Amino acid sequence: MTKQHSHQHGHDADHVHDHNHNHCIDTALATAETLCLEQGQRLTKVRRRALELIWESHRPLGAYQLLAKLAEEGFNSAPPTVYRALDFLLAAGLIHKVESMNAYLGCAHADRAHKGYFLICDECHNVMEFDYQDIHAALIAKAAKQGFELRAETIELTGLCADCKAQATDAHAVGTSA
Amino acid sequence: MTKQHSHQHGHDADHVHDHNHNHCIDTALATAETLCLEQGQRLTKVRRRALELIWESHRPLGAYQLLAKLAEEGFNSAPPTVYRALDFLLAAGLIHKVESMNAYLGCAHADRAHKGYFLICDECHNVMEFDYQDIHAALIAKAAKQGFELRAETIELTGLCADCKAQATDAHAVGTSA
DNA sequence: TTTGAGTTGTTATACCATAACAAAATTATA
DNA sequence: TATAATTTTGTTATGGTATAACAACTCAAA
Ligand SMILES: [Zn+2]
Ligand SMILES: [Zn+2]
Ligand SMILES: [Zn+2]
Ligand SMILES: [Zn+2]
Repeated sequence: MTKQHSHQHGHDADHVHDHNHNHCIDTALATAETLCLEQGQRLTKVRRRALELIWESHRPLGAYQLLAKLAEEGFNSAPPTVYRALDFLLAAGLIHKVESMNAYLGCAHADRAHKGYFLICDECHNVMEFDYQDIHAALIAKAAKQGFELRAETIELTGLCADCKAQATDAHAVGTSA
Repeated sequence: MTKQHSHQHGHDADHVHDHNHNHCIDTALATAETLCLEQGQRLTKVRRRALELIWESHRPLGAYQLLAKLAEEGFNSAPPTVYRALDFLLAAGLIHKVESMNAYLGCAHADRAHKGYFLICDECHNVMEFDYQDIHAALIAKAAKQGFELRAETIELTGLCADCKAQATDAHAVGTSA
């Protein structure tokens, strides 16, 4: 299990970070540049900035949220701009799409091929990416047994994260109304 | 593994059924009525007809496709009509939503609580629902280890189904161009 | 028969995503 | 360097998915 961002555990958007998130962003961007260079891909201004903005968000970011941020900075504000950037970043494995949220998330492990498996909190909407080789292998085997050739996996688990569960318990114990 | 419809293996929409699909529909509707009765839920005309139409489709059905069919039959043609019916059917466990397709599928096992796991063919777009208790247990355990309380699972696997794979192989062997 | 809960009708709007073609920038080639 | 080919971006338009808000109706219980 890998927490996507180690700071992604707050319960409200204004939660104070307990580490320098700039480090995460810098690392992700450096990886992105290396990968694009290796693969002869061009990490253009808008693609690079889109990736940064996705990383700067503490939650999966919707396409139009991202588009608005890009527009604020002088980039073209029409939808194809953002979808092209997202398509590029997805194809490069630099971000994942969370299907059940229609939102996009930076991947901290873009340098190694993998499927994105996610734990999504219903309460705080934080998302953790996790890695589970056992499940991946089991799914491939299961599919193969049906003659099905697996190409992609959408594994999105929702529920209550540890922090939100603790908070709910606390509130109950104290007898908080509502 | 349970094929959602045993006839869902054709490669084109006009594939001739090899069984009487009306039986599937009748069974599903009977189950739906029993469940609603037991739970004090009202399977109204529009809800019932929506469920039938979803079952009559050989593929997961989009909300607006369903809406059009309902409208043809004299039901109100505004979006809330269909989304209300879908919400009801989802909550009752009578259908599943395939997140990666934004489409809805009848569930043949509504009478026993379960998660909908799907195998989706990229080529023919048929969907098979499957049940995998091992994976379900593993996911719960994995989440619990993180203090995460699992509530819902979106497991959607895409790739090439056995039929489409065979067809592709045949075409190749025969030396078909393209 | 009144009351209240649940359901449906209706209008409007927000959000998500792509098609199609023109213009510009970049890279490769002559 | 000039030219051509390729990729990327700009622009306009459209299509697809989903919900908000409030009024009207239905049905069953009190
Ligand atoms: Zn990842
Ligand atoms: Zn949470
Ligand atoms: Zn099911
Ligand atoms: Zn197929």
